[in-house]
Amino acid sequence: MDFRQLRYFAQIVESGSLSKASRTLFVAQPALSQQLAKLEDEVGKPLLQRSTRGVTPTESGLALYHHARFMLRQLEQAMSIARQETGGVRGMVSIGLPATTLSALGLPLVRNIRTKYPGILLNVVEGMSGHLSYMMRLGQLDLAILFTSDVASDLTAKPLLDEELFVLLPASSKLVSRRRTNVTIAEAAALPLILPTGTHGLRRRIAAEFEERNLTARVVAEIDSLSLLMSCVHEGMGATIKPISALQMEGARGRTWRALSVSDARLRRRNYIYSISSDRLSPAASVVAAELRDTAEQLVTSGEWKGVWLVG
Amino acid sequence: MDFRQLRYFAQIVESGSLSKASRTLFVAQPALSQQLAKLEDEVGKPLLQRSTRGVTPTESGLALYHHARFMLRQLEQAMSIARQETGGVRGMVSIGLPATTLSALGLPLVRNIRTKYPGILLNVVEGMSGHLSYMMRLGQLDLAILFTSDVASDLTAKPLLDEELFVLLPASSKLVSRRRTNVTIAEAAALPLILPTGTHGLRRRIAAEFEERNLTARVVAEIDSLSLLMSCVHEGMGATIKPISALQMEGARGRTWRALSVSDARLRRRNYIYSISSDRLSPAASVVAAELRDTAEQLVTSGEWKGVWLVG
DNA sequence: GCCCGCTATAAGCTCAGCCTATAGCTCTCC
DNA sequence: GGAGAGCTATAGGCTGAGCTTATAGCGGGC
Repeated sequence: MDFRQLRYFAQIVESGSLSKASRTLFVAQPALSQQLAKLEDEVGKPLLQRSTRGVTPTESGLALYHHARFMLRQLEQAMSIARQETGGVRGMVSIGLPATTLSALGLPLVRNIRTKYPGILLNVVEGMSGHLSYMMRLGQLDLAILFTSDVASDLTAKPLLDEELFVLLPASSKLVSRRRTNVTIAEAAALPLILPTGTHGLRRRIAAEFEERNLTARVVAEIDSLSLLMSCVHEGMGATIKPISALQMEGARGRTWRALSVSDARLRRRNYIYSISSDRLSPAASVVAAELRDTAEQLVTSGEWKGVWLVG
Repeated sequence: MDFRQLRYFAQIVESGSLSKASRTLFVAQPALSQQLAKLEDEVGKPLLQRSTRGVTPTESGLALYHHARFMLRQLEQAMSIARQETGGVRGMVSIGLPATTLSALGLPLVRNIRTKYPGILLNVVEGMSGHLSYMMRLGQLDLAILFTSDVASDLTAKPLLDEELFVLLPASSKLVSRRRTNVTIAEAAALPLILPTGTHGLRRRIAAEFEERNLTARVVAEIDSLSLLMSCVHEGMGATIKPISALQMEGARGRTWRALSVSDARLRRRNYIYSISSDRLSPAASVVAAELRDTAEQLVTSGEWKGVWLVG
């Protein structure tokens, strides 16, 4: 098994045909056939169902496809990881991030801070936004990303970005036609959904939108762990409804996903950078706040953090 | 960049010498030299510091090495993912798992339940053990894995396994000599540590052991997110102290880690499967309890879940 | 029945990746 | 100081993997 084979295989699955994939990859179709046969021989099971109208992945093929996508993404990242960069502010800074936001920028942020400002001791707290807000008010956090601008007088909330909620499912999922880039909320309700339990704000928001239309979510699993939830969705167990940043957690990254907007119920939320008043921020916390904004802007501008728009 | 190159590169880094690596890999040393040169040409930076006494990785090389290890691990998993298996009980079952336990068996468990019993709606809740215990007592969970056998009369706690706490760091970390398989607690205290904040039971346990010996943890980051914490440790930002299952979360899996036992302060904890009394368990919950035990046993027996022993 | 588009196989060509041989370096030991 | 050992890098040659073109065979649409 090799990257070339995985790359060919992934393109074949996405194209639905060796011939089409060969045109996309600029490789002769028999070459794909041979590499595919080699891969199947190695796996010991058919990965594709062949017909004179093209191919569809078997269950094993779909499973491998998702994993192949993940590995190819890791390969892409290997280059930038190999090219590494490496600066002198000191102090302890604590920052609270909700799970999906943490997925999008947690590791890039910590990486940037650790390499640029090794003297900063960064304390990252992952939590639900209600709890982070509470910690912020108690002064337990220097910074946080939260979703309301309703702040106490000694805190400031600066808009960072808006993010839209999407129906998320794996790229080759047959639950929704490949042509579709959006769904109605009724269609969303008909999907097998993997969602957090009812105590989550996101779940409540979704449930409220459904109830407003006499719909109920068709939930096949309730998972209060973003990493596990996304792993499950990625494995084709169902779809979910979240901001696209949920796709950016480790193991979910890459173009194996589809994010379908909900056309008749525009679900979105605004992210704010919370901090104590800037005149009372330590130099270290100021640096981290700036780095947080920079990291977010880079991720948004580069398109790595999708389904969001910078504001402020 | 290819798996062969990554495999050669990883072995070279671990061997500290192309010649040694060539003997391990049964490949002529000039072949390694060529492939390495090709890789470095592709990356555009030196990955190894050469000398007539062998090689050491540069900072970029070390970063790539960790990532290469991860990717090679993913490749190993690709085969088993491609060979998939696939059965009729119905119902909703909720189960609570602490973060590190969820890392070890969360995805395998959900995968097994989804494929074997697609009629079961599984609700997995990730949380701290105190909170899960509370939810269990309220009857909000059917099952949980917890760390004390101190149960209410209508719950049962069956021992599952014991797990030891280790100092965890990346395999090539120079923080501790490669020869070492354990450290004293004083040596652990001298390491740059990435730990959760003080509210975590694990952190309190570590702090207590340190205080008993007039030691303080040298904390370089406090991160209350297992995924982010392990990503940071993986990147070489410091070490941590956790059960080995922390290594099994996505993005941390594979042999890029070292787990050093703390020789003079044997830290361990017992895992119990909590459930409501078995005569009141639904058939679905019984199946999930059995599957939970089976999955854990398989993971432990296969060695995939390390640093633990089955009991009961 | 013909044409199109599909996949699989056959045969041939090219060059990537391996091999052996060897150059050149540093370090250790006598 | 020189010999020997162990290291990495380069040169030249060989082999087979991976590509190509050609084509067989199939099913569906018109």
